[in-house]
Amino acid sequence: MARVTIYSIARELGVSASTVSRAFSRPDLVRSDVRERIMAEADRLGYAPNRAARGLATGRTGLIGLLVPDITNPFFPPLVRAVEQAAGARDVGVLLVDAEANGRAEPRLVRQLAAQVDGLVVASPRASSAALKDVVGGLPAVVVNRTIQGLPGVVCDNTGALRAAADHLREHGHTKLALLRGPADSWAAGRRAQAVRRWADEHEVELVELGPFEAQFEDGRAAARVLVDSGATGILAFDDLMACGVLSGLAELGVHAPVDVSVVGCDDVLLARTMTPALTTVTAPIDELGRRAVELLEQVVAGEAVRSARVEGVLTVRGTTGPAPRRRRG
Amino acid sequence: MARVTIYSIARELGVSASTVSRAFSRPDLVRSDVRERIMAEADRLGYAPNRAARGLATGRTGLIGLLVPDITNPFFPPLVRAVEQAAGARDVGVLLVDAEANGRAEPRLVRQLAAQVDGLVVASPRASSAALKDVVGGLPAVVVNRTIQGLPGVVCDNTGALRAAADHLREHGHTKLALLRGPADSWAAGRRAQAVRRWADEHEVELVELGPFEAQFEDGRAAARVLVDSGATGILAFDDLMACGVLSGLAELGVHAPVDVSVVGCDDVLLARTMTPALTTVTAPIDELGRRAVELLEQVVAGEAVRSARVEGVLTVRGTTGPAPRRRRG
DNA sequence: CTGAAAGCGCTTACAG
DNA sequence: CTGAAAGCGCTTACAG
Repeated sequence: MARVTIYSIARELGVSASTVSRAFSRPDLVRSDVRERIMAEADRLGYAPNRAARGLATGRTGLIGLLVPDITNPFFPPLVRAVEQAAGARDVGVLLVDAEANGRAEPRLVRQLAAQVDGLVVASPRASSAALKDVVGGLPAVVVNRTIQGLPGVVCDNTGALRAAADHLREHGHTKLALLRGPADSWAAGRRAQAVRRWADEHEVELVELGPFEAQFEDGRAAARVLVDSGATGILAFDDLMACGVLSGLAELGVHAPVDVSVVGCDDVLLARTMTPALTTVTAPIDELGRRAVELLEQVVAGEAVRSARVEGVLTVRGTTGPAPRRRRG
Repeated sequence: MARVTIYSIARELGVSASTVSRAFSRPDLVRSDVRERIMAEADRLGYAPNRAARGLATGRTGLIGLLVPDITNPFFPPLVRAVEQAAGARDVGVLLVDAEANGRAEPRLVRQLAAQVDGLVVASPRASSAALKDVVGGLPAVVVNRTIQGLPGVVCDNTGALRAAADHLREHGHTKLALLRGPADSWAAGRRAQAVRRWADEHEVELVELGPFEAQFEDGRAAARVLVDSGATGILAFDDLMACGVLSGLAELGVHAPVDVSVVGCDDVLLARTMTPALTTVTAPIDELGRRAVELLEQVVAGEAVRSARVEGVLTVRGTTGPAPRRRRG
């Protein structure tokens, strides 16, 4: 059977193709009874406007790109879902690209995406600001969990929650804390380290800094040995995966949370809830992060002025933190 | 500055637009020196063919759709990555859609996707075969981890590995096994249950079946109580998430793996490796699954005849299985 | 190997 | 509120 287009519907109904087109793109411009006849006929024939043709005519693709640094990191699936949902509600599709934890590949990936989308959500990029801005060029883009001069963004600020976490540890008698730093090129890692450092300064609490580490389970595991040697009993890990790793490494050395040490993660990914005991961590409003990113992007695409947004993490106390042990090890 | 098209490049170089077009779409048809001049100029101007225009002319979008039932289930991120990588290698983009664990939404989502892609990878769908086939219509599609009459697919067969797991438990002295069944509408769940059931029949081993459960951590947790009451010491869970949940629930009841019970998961997702102790499970070649799906889809799109593919899981013994306890509880 | 021209299926400024 | 027509930027059958 012949492909159904605005022309075939128009002919069938004795109206012009323009009117059929308007019934879909600007329904308010079409008299309601005409519009209804058109919609009924379209429905009957299973018609949907050809996206390529529409795109060619309007210059819009109806697609946004979403670049994530590592889809297998449990932080990102919920973000992807939130972005996808928000985009879907606007009838725009999401072209997903995974940088496979390779920051240097990001500029190339952004460039490829840029040619086929109306806008870009770039989550937690690792590449340099300059490289990123260069490839983004004039394309509408919003950055998630990083601030880049000149690009709108939405970040999760965990400063307050991390300070609360540190307070929580101190109140439980932990007098020596350790910070497991995240990747050197991660903006979030820098911010988190800074928050903890500042807190320690203010409270004159001894803080051991370890890392930088990659945000991987194995890197957390590898940190267990030095951690034990450091004598710190309160541990703030860059993220949940690293917290999970360090707990695993510590368990192997016979050191257990919350009795021997207390461990706090960050993000509150699925993993944090499935561990036994469940992880004390900073809960990030990931859904909101994704939703706000799409809202912002929509505004940028529409040419409106936008303000970067900020959401906040909150401390969630679970099973991996508790009173400091009475005696020091060693 | 004016937008760069095949026309602007053609004018610049004193050739026809057709030739510029061919330099990109059918380079073999253009004399090499001409082609090189065109490419150099395009490069200089940052030109890339307009996808919408190309799509309108060819009827191809250069996009495939990927429908996953639940992106937050840790099985899918690695699959998404594999599909995305294989697609990227063919210069096709991936439009990701998440059904958010709602099987009844799948037909609608497929229908929406269908309008904007050249083909579809449908992963572990929950909707009925009839509904799925109806919405897929004539669109090239390949199904992952489910067989649907008339649609090509690539499945992971875990039969052998699950039998090996059951053997492993029996060899360790477990005389009563429990099977935690997965979702009722999950094809994989049915297959896995069947494999275990058949093994138990053949070996005259007592098998307690529990479920169906949703493939969620909490559902696994909720199963702990009945499991303990059943007296089974060897547990085969539908997937890793459920295994993880049941371990958590059991721990709360003072029952621990591998000393009191042995637990086997399925899939070998990230979670399985980050648990302490690490989970004995069936390792699925997820990357291969994704890669094969894209290969198959490419062939279908090209109009070639294809054969459904099958890959196999293998048993990976880790820390949650061991000798059956000497005395029965209760 | 190259060019002129038609066509892909929409949108939208313009005229009515 | 509706229609005729031009245009979006490619591809490709056809002719040379």
